[in-house]
Amino acid sequence: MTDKTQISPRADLAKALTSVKSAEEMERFLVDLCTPAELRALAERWHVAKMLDAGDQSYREINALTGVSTTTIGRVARFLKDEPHQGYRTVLDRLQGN
Amino acid sequence: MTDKTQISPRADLAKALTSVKSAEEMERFLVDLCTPAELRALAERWHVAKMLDAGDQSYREINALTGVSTTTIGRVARFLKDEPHQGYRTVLDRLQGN
DNA sequence: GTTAGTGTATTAGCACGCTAATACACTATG
DNA sequence: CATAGTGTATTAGCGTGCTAATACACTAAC
Repeated sequence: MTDKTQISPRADLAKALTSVKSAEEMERFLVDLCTPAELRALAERWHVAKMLDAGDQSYREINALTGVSTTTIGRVARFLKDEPHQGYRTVLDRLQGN
Repeated sequence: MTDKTQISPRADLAKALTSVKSAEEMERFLVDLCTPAELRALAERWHVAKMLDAGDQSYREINALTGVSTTTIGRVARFLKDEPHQGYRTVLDRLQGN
């Protein structure tokens, strides 16, 4: 019996990311893992998720403030509200002290 | 004086990711934050970083085993070895108990 | 010497995710 | 009623990152 169980590449990445102990270290890991454009896109999506969650602004207002298109805003909204994983939701709740 | 200091979108994302407490939750967050293709690409890069770090295989062998092109392998190698942030390095060291 | 293997660079072409612009159906407002 | 605003959908076009294929310079092995 091997003691190394096979996990998916995705789960393995999640494990690595979870091992990171500080925001500074996380940023350094992200800078190595992602291209500049990718990292910018991911950061923007997170920013949009937070704005949507705050609920103060319409898609067009968020677009005007951030430059992110309503298409992208709509996609983030869908994952925030409708998709089953609720990954955004969990993190938002924790960061807001819910 | 406002008590909300402005941080970069990138650092803010890093903070959110660092708040995640389990690999399962991290995977759920990633599934929401990234498109399927993006998540696959990131996971592959991490996998390649680990293989490069193990040092047992050449770029062409890694390519043959993973399907990742030598161009991408080269880029991961550069960030692992030469780029200043050393984000990959830090996480690899921690996961290997170094 | 030749050959094989290596890391690295380049190219063409594809898939992908973005944006701006536009449009639609619906709701709210006056 | 008309208008404004909303979320949502669609399109065209662009930038981006990938792959496969090819090539180069170098090293190692024989």
